[in-house]
Amino acid sequence: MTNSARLQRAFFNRPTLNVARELLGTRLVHIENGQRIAGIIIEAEAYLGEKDLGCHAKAGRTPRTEPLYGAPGHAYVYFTYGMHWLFNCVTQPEGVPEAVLVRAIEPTEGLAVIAKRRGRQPKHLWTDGPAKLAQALGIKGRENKLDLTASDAEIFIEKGLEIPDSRVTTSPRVGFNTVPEPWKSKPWRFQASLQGLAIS
DNA sequence: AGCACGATTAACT
DNA sequence: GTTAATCGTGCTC
Repeated sequence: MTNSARLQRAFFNRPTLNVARELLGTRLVHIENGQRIAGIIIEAEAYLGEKDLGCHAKAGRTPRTEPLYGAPGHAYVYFTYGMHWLFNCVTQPEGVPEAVLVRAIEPTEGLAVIAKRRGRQPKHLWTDGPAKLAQALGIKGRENKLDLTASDAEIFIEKGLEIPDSRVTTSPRVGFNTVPEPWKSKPWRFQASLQGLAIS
C-alpha cells in the first residue's frame, strides 16, 4: 500500500454521520517497529458535539475534550473505567467538537502481535469492542491528538472495501443507560457485515 | 478536597 | 444476568 491510499483530511472534514458510515470497510493501521498491525473497521459510532449529551463535548472545552475541538483527521484517545483506552477519529472543522468512535475491527495484519496481546480470549473476541481493538493494536494515551493524515503518521486509516448499504445496519449507541433522550436512542451506531466477503 | 461515575471487559453465578 | 477491576475527569461543596 502506498501513502495515496491513506484517508486525507478532507475525508474527516465532513458531517460526522457520513464519516462514521464510510469508515466501515476501511483499514485502521498501526505501524509498530516497522510492522503493520491492522484490521478492517466493521463498527463505528458518531458523537455530535456539545448538544449531544452522549458526547464528551457536553462538558465543553476542557483538557480532556480539547482534541475534539481540534482539526479533523486527528486521533482522540481517552482513558475510561480505570483501565481502558478508546480510539476516535476527530471530524468536522476546527472548533466543531465531533468524532467517530471505532468500536470493532476484523484483524487482517500483525496477527501474531495481536495474538500476543489478546490470545487469552478466543479469536472472535480479539477486536470486537473499542477497548479490545485499542489493546490489540497497541493504541494508548500517547497516541492522543496524533495527526492521522500526516505523511509520517504511524497510525492512519486506508481506503479498503466498499461496503454496500445492504450490509450496513444502524442502532442506538452502546453504553448509554444514563444518557437522556433523545440522544440515548439516536441510531448513530453503524455496523458492517463482512459475511462471505473475501478479505485480506 | 472529596466524590460519583464512565462511549468497557472478563469472570462469575 | 451480575459484578469487580481501577483511576482520570468533571462536578459539588
